[in-house]
Parts: sequence; structure tokens; C-alpha cells
Amino acid sequence: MQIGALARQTGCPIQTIRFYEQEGLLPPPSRSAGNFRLYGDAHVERLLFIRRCRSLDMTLDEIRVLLRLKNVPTQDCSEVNRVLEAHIEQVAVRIQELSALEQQLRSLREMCSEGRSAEQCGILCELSQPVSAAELAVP
Amino acid sequence: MQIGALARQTGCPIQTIRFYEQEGLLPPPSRSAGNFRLYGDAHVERLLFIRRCRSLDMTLDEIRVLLRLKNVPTQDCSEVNRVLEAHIEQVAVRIQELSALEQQLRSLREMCSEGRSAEQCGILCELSQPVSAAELAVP
DNA sequence: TTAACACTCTATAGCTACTATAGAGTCAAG
DNA sequence: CTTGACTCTATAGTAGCTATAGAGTGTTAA
Repeated sequence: MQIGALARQTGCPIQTIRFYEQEGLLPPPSRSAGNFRLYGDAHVERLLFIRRCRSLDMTLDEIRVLLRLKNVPTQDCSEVNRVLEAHIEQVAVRIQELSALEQQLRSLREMCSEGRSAEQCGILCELSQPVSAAELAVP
Repeated sequence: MQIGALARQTGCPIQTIRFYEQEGLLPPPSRSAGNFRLYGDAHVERLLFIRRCRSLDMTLDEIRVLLRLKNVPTQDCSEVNRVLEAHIEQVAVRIQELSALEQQLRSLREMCSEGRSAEQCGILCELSQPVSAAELAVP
């Protein structure tokens, strides 16, 4: 199967497949006489695994770890659990941060009603205030 | 005031100040005889404004719009309101997405208890399932 | 006077996870 | 034998910085 067929089967763009190969997530496939990449079912499976992980917003590094563990089927899988839990924690933290951010934005929005001049705009005025050290810590 | 002093006053790294100048967010300051950047109070104010916006996770493009509006003090500020509301909406959407993601991750976590072999790991098995079209839509 | 030191300058490369080109080559069908 | 669909490599771009190299500036102490 050529790269286009693999792309159709997995819903993954061709460029991205080549990118995953370059990054070592997909093993280099064999090549045709004309130097075209030739894939088999194992590649389909592995690429689907990667895409599933990406759809769960895992980083390529996290996926690399999972792929490594997957390739040693007899090994204890507790590291898989740890990777996943760390990832869940990251997502939870990000949700916390964004929720706090949304609160700040909504109270900022309260500062101004439509139709004022920019000079008197409560939002612009508030935005001109110094930032606290806590707020400066970029999420 | 040299760039180091501005950096200290605002808590913004020196490189970032130069980056903002390059991006047109900060106007190019005057220079000393030895070609050092020399800033005044207006620069401090403007940089604080930018950092406050960034701490609210606004993009540089959004900030550019706000700065433009801020510089025409007599103009109606309703566009400021619109920029802010669009930004709030984006944050709200992202929170929704991440919350759904967290749910998926937690139910994935349920699939495996510690101590199995990788082969039998419920998480790895589940991750090997094909991805639905809906899940493929990367947030 | 000169040496040390802190500060600044430009230019460039790196980060993540792709995406989008350019320009060339491959292969099957009409 | 040419058209068209497909593929190849290499390179640059995205956002918002961060980090480096190698050079110059400016003040102070020996």
C-alpha cells in the first residue's frame, strides 16, 4: 500500500505520515523500485495508535513512551498507567487555569458598556494597570 | 532607561522586549551614542499593557488591535468589547474541549489496573482501536 | 592604563506538531 | 507519447517566545 492509501485508511495527511517517520514514531517502510513508500497492516495499526493518542492531545514524547512499552508485550504496564495519569493531571491543571482566566476576562468585560470613547473605556483602562507577579506566571 | 531596567520594571525578559519591537507592538525607542535602546515612561506603560493582555492569554494579533484602538482615544470603543468577547468565547470553547478530553482520558484510565503485562493492558488495547471521525477533529 | 565586569548589540537557531509550498520523478491509461 | 494522478526530497512557515554566539559599550578598580 502506498502512502496515499495509508493516508485514506487512517485519515492522516500524507505530510504528517512522513513527519511521523522522520520523528521516529513510524518505522521507515520498504520502498518500491521507484522509491515509493510501501506500507503493510502493521503500519496502519501503529499509525492509528498514534492518531488515537494525538486525538487525546498527548505529546509525541508521551506517545513515543507508549509505543516503546507496547513493543515489549511481556513487560509490566504500570508505566503506561503513570504516563496516562500524568497526562490527565496536565489536562486538569490546564482546565483550572483556563477557568480562572475566563473569570478574569468576564470581570474585565464588566468594566465597560458599549459606546464609550476609547479614552474612557473601562477595559482599556483596566488593561493598563500593572500585572501582579502571580498573573505574570504564564500558563 | 536601558533595556535591562525596562525588563526589571516590567518583569518582561529582555529578549521578549526586543521581540515585541520587531513585531511592531513596541515602537522602536531612541538610541544612545553606543546604540543602546533608551526607553521612557510611555514604553513602560505600553509594555505593561501588552504583558497584562498576554497574561490573559490574548494573541499578539488581538493585542495589536487593542493597541491601535488605545492610540485613538476619541474613537468609539465597541470594537474593544468585541475583541474581548471573541476572546472569552475562545477560552470557553477550549475549556469545553478539554473537559470532554478529560472525561475520555479518565474512562481510558479505568480500562486497566496496575501490574498487567503490556500485552493485556486495557489502555494500550483501547488506544489501538480506530479513531472516530469526530475524535480526529483536533481541537 | 588596563583589566575586569556588567551590560548591550545583531543574527541565528531552537521549541511543538504540523502544514504548505517548489521542483522533480514514477507509473498506468488512452 | 502524453496526460494525469501519484509520489519524492527539501525547505519555509505557523505562535510566542527562549537561548545562543560573537562582538561591542561603559564603568570601576588595581
